[in-house]
Amino acid sequence: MDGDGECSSPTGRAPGLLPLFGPSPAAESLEDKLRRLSEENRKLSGALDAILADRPHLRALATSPTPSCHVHAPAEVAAASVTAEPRPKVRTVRARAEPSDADANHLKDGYQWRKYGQKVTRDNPYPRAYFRCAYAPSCPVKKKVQRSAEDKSMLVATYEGEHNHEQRAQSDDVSDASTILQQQQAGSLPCSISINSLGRTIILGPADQRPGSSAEAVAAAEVITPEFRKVLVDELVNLLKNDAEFMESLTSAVAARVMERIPGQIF
DNA sequence: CGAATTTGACCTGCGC
DNA sequence: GCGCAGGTCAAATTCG
Repeated sequence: MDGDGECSSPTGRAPGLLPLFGPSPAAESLEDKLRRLSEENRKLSGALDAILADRPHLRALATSPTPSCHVHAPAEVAAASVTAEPRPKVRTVRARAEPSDADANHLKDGYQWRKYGQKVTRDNPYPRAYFRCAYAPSCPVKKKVQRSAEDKSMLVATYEGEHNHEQRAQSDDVSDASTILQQQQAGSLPCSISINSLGRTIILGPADQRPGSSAEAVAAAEVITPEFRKVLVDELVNLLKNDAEFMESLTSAVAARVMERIPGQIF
């Protein structure tokens, strides 16, 4: 799943951003440079706040401790990161779970985990479960899952490290974003759209007949927060709108579906 | 019967 | 040095 981090490279910055790695005036002292960087950071933080003001879902994402784009870094953190060691790949995921679900601590997310311990911690009456990636013995990733003390219907999963293998631990075709989207949409729509990102096929059908509707797939979707879900949908919609090949496939699929629904004797 | 989970014991780091 | 809390180990137990 990882490889999602470090989305901005020093050389690939957008125009107008801080020229951290570009040529600087020779006469500029380190102190001046630091002051200028701090000022820039303040401006950027202000701009980010303004941008996020009417986008609470993005704000939530931007403030969550993900290892991806460092958009959430406040000025002082950004400044500190110049000399600090690289941050460990730790990220926290919150997911809603049924309080009655006895096994809810075993959040499924597309990877296969082996539980190796459980502990009751001081600040939370609910036990914390410890998992290791069971797919590859050499995979260093660990996961901690614990119910939130404030909201027992919420599960908090903390991931440490990066997988050194692919995500195909539990099933081969249910973990891609398109299928998760399908899972999310199927709950509110009478039919589902299944997009196979590998074979690039589109299947229209009733929600209860959708492919890949295994328990694992549903569970995998559980770890996607509503905020992330919305961003994911927006991204996918934008992507697909501009994809002529997709639009062609969609048109064909809709046409085929319509043909099925129209009684044959009309033609 | 093998694999996965449970759970008490043990280890380690940290604050006092 | 001591105690506490979090994290890990490994034997026992459960499950498919």
